[in-house]
Amino acid sequence: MSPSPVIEDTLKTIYHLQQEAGPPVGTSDIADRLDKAQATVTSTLDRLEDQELITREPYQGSELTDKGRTVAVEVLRHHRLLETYLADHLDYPWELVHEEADRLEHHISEEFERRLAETLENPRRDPHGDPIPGEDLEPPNQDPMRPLSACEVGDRVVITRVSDRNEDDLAYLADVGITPGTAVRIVDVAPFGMITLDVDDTEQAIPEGVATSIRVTSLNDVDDSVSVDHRGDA
Amino acid sequence: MSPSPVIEDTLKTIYHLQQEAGPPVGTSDIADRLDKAQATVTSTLDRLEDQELITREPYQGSELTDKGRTVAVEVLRHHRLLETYLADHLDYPWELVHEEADRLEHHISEEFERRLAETLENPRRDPHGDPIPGEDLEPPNQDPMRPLSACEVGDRVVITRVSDRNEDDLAYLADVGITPGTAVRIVDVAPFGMITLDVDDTEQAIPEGVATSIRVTSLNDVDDSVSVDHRGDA
DNA sequence: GCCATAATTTAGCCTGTCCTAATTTAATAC
DNA sequence: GTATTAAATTAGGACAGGCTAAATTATGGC
Ligand SMILES: [Mn+2]
Ligand SMILES: [Mn+2]
Ligand SMILES: [Mn+2]
Ligand SMILES: [Mn+2]
Repeated sequence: MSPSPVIEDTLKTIYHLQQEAGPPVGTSDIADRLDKAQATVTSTLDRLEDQELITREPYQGSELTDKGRTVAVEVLRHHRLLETYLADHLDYPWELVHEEADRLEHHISEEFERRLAETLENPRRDPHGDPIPGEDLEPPNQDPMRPLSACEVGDRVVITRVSDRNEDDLAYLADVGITPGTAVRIVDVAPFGMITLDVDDTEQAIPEGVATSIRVTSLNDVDDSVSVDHRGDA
Repeated sequence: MSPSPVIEDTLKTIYHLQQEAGPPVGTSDIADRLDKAQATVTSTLDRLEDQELITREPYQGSELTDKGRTVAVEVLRHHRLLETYLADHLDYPWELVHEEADRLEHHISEEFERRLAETLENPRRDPHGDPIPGEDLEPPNQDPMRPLSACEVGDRVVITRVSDRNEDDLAYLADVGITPGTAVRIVDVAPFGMITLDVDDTEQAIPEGVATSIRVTSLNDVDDSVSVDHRGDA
């Protein structure tokens, strides 16, 4: 039996939480992300444990097994290939790809995955700058990243990743040209956290809440998989 | 709530059976097509009736309501747009599009549907020659069609539709060039029903079982929505 | 009209996924 | 150390969707 959407979504959520805070992952954190009742998640975790997709100690939390991690990474690959395809070949606006991919990721075949990857020529990153796992389903390594909110006046950095969660924020960022690969300079950091950037010689102000979900890399340690857009930069 | 895959598949099946034999549609015919136990279908039909998607008389059979028919046609539109897209833009082989579309048809958004239709420039027929319902979700009219198996020696006809059910048959037919739009001439009908055709000046033999699932139109009553391929035809 | 048969429904069961409410456990404060 | 509190599990129930086996109904043959 191939895993159901519920099983896949739960594994994907545990994977993300493990990346953010390390195992073990608490039941209520999973429940919050999935927007489900805690008791619902507990019973799902029971099934995951039966299927040896996670290990678990009562009241302590869960951790993915190798098997569980592979399923999570597979879903992640589907998600990010789909996002990239929707944006590049079906002319989807940036902010709509996440929701569509979140549903379709559970329903495409391996054949479909292969043809997506082939048509896209094995892309390394999705439209938000997130790394796309390879066919081997090895977890992509977390590149060194700083939140934009931690930058100081005068820093010159490259936008590397933007959280794909909030549609409104994404639409705004795309509008002012803040997308992965763009080089920017921090012009000002105001008391309340509002950050002013120089983007293509135009100043753009970003509230702190949005700035924490934007990751940047210093110009001197950009890794080869991030292509840098130098328009408007010196 | 939007209808589940089970609800949509059941409505689609009733729709097809109504086209083939007219209402009311028997429970076991539906069960056969869906490959489910009869009792399973009975309980699904109960839910369909509750939701006013069908009307039903016990022991007599079921019939789609307007509401039910619209849902069925909507799924059919998704299915045929997807098949066309997979074949034209993702380079899917002819015989694999049906299975993939049969799953995805339940999971794409209206946005996705619109972008498919737009990218394909509102196609009228899918790769098997089946008419694609329009945005208005009116049932496509059944064009006059004869099975290839009912043709006689000397007839010149155009292939209009080929059943999308059997992958092996489809692969063979694509291989020998028998696809919708192709003009052929019946060269011979053997005692056991084996039919020999002239396709592009090459003779091809088709067993009767396959021939019954191929629909043709006489050259003089081809309607404008079927494009005729005259290669090799006088 | 009655009987055999086939189609259909009913009965009873299971699993997965959801919920709320009650209980238990772990962690923290004092 | 004990009390408080937050997190997690358990209890109990709903519903969709699946099954087999038993009962029921309709129908065609005679
Ligand atoms: Mn895959
Ligand atoms: Mn993304
Ligand atoms: Mn639609
Ligand atoms: Mn088709």
